[in-house]
Amino acid sequence: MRKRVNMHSLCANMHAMEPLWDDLHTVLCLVRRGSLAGAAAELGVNYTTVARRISRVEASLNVALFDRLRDGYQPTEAGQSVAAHAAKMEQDANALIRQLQGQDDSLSGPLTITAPQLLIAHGLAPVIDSFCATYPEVQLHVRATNDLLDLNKREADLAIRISREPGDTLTGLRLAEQRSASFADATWAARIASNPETLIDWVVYAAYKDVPRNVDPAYPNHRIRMTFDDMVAIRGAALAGLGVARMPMFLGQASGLVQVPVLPPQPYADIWVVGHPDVWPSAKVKAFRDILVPHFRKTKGRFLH
Amino acid sequence: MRKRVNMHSLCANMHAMEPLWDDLHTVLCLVRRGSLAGAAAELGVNYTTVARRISRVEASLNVALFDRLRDGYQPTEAGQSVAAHAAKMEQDANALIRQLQGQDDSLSGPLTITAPQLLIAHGLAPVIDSFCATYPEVQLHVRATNDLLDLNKREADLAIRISREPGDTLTGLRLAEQRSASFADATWAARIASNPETLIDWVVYAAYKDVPRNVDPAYPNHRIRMTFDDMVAIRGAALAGLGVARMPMFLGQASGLVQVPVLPPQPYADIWVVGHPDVWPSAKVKAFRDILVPHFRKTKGRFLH
DNA sequence: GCATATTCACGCGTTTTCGCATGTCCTTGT
DNA sequence: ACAAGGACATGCGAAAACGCGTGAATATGC
Repeated sequence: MRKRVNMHSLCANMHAMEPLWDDLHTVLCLVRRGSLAGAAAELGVNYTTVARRISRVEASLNVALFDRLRDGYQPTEAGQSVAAHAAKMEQDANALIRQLQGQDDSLSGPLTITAPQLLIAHGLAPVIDSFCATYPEVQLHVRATNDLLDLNKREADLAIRISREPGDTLTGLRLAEQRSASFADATWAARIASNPETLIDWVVYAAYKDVPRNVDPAYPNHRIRMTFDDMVAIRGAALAGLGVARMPMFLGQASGLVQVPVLPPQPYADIWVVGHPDVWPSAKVKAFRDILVPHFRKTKGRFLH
Repeated sequence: MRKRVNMHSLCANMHAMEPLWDDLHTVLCLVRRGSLAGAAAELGVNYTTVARRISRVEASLNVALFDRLRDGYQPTEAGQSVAAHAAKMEQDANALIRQLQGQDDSLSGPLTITAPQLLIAHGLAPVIDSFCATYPEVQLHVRATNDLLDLNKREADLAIRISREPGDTLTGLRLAEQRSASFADATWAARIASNPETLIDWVVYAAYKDVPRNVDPAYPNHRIRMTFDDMVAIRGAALAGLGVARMPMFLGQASGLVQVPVLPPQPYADIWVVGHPDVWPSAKVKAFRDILVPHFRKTKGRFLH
């Protein structure tokens, strides 16, 4: 015992101790998040543990990796260098897990999918329900977000996306073609029907900032009433009678809005299911697709008219 | 407390727990070494710890990584896959440490050099002595081996090598040109001098398996008496009077052997000091070079005649 | 054929690590 | 100006990880 302890401390003095890989991971998280608490949350440990690990790795490398500022840990140049290398290590670790996951033929355990909020609410819910009933052993985690999660980083195993193309390196299937049209509440619909030349208030995406192209020339008067950066808000505005909005067919109809003829139906971004090629063949992912794809095949009409 | 434990066990059941990077490292070592004891030695821990970590990572990945055989742990296919990815992670970790090391401007702490045994014994010893005297804070570690250590894997910080070229990606300086000649003990020298046509017994490298080319035609009769795979052994054989050996000038002369004219002096592999470009600029490595290079500049004659 | 050397499995006691609670400093907002 | 919240340091007690010893099974050598 005595001997061992002495050897250990000798080692620490003589050789620059090999840093523990977990500590490098901790450095990476701390650089990313900027605070002990943030890194701790990501790692699932207490923030004091993060602080201790940082001290340990700095001692073993004999380099200051962070400046302790009042408002967080600021990485030094060396700290950023460590984080950069650790990020590469993380890529390999992720690739490893993805690969093992792809060979997993069990129908139990965790499965994470992601989809836009509105698509889950109006069309995906039955799929999720059916999947959970069929595979009760699978712990399904649904991430309802409009953000494009990084499937390389395993933020999700499968993503349902509304886009013109599948991802670059991702495997994918097109679930349904979509079309969009103009929708409004009943009051607006009646007003437009009675007088096509009435001034039409548009509620549009902030990104577009303009009245949709291809509006029917029979309705010549338009203005932008307001812009939003979120489709849920646009739908809410339309439901509140604030104006006319362009939205995909399924959403306008499921929302109780009335389709108005101002904008004729026209192509919209399609619905895709995409996944990382490593994870794609796994049993759980395949099982989900086997419920998802037939369901969309049966209901594809909702997205066209 | 209660709460935390429950959360933890829940996590383990619901999500495939992220494997700890250290455990991946452990898998890598175990695949490389083949036994718990070997991996433990490499990691500097007890072998029971290795066994526990393997169990843990197998549980967290829910995959069998090794077959427990009586004569060691045999990696499964999944285990080899894990090891392959962990090897990539190790490369990044090594690159990181090399890079930090290269920026280290301290003249204390560990420094590892490697050189052929015979070169250390006959020529390098004064350099090492002088370096240790000048920089007592540096813990110099000398690895005397004919194996070419992998500087990418940080098996040494600096290598003195006898070769025709420096390494492919390594930085290097030529310390001295070398020439070789034939050497033998006094008895053989006398016999050859008295009768050039005597049958000459050669002691040669196993790799060559033949009498050296370019022998002087004045000495027509040769045979291979024995072969060795080690220069120390060859020198020993020559000293014991077993025959004539080709060896570099410095070695024959330092060994108390007599140069015989059978093989005229001719070019031999030169002496280089090489290092990884990342580590090359570090203060300790530079300090060693600054003693090493001038020493060889002064004594380069020993290697030519 | 028996002795020796490896190899791994298991249980115990200790060390190390960790989580939590408290205290301090600073920034932010009203 | 003062309260409120976030971020870090520190000390303490519990939990987890570890090292060590013992024992069994197998390969290796004389």
